[in-house]
Amino acid sequence: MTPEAPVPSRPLRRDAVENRDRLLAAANQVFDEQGLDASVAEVARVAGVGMGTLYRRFPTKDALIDALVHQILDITIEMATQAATEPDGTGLERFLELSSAYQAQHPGCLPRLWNTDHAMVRKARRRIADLLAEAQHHGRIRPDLTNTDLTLVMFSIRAIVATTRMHAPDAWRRHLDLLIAGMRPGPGELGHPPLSQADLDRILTRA
Amino acid sequence: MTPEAPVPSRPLRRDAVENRDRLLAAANQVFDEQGLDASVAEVARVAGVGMGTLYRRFPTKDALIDALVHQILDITIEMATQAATEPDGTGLERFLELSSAYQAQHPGCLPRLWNTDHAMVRKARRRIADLLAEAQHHGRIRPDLTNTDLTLVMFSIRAIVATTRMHAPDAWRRHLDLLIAGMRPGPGELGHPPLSQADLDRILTRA
DNA sequence: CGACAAACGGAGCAATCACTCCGGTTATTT
DNA sequence: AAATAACCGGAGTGATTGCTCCGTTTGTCG
Repeated sequence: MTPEAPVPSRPLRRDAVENRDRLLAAANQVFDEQGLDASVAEVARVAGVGMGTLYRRFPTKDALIDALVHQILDITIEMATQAATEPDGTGLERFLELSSAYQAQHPGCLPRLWNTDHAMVRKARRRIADLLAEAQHHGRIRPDLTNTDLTLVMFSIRAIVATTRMHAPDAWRRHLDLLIAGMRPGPGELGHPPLSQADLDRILTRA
Repeated sequence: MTPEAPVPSRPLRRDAVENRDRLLAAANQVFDEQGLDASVAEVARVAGVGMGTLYRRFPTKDALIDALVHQILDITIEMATQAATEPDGTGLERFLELSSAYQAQHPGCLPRLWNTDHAMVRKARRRIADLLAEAQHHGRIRPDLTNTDLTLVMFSIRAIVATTRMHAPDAWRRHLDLLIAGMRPGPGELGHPPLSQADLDRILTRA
């Protein structure tokens, strides 16, 4: 786990912080366009800095990606917080729409979204659990749906976004319609048991 | 498009066909265990043959993967055909369960399943469309569901299988329950329009 | 201003990978 | 059995990648 450079003993120099911002912006652009397999040299080129500068700020390629994921999770958590203010238990649906739309515009590091920075993922999942409880309390979502089910729902949306965004950037909306229709209260229960929290933790911490 | 070696002018020698089978089996095993990024050298090592033998039979790594995908699609189409004999329009659900279970045991080339060998993919999707029509005719599936929706459903299952199979090999069953619940006839229609066939074709032919 | 720690760029390194080449071997055919 | 065409193994090639090293430049502070 190397979320970023170690704790700085002194504040960064002015040119250093500017180059760091440039690197993050360039990484977002390059990974969005070419995927995570894009080379770090390309990121440095787009940022207009040398390799040494990149690696002094982010000791490894993974650390750079982690920083981007951190940004996305930060905004995702913010979206969940804001969605909690929606009335009548509609917050969960609102959140799924907001976060999916955001992901569709930042597809670069989608493959790592829920498999990195576990502390923030836990925080996000806690907020989502609250949204789920509220929605179930209002009878909008079936009572047997669990928080692990919702994580699989977000895996599912992530995959649809990643697969379709180039040629049909809104296709995920239809798929989300379908998923939410399945989440509504229905005649019976879902036929199979949900994923246990322990199993999901193992999946999230190494995939 | 290089599905395999060019048309053989003469039948293969006995040792050649055996080595070809060994290579396919080894490729399945290696890609299942290590993913598609595994090296071809590793495949040759497990198969017990040299690199030259591998490349004479499969002119490129992609051709080798295509051959594996071809096998999977072959069995998938067979499953769809067999599911069509199920009564009362339950064939679609049966097919989704069968094909998902099969994919869970051959996860190696899942990333390429629906993006390679377009002729067979079209054939498979045609069979699935028949299953959908039959299910809708019996009132088991909502009338506004389209064949493109089903393709997204299979993308979704593919992603869940790929993500969870290591630590929870049956997690996809719960997710499929949820998807099918959403596919059942409901009060209203899905809120957004389905993916057009043309857009889906573009997605399938380059992703 | 002057000095120094910090930051800079980019050539170079080691590892990996898909793929080729070729001298020796073997199945097949007459 | 002898001829031959097909087949075999695996060292070698060229390209790419993540990452390091180091001589030079620059922001910061007394």
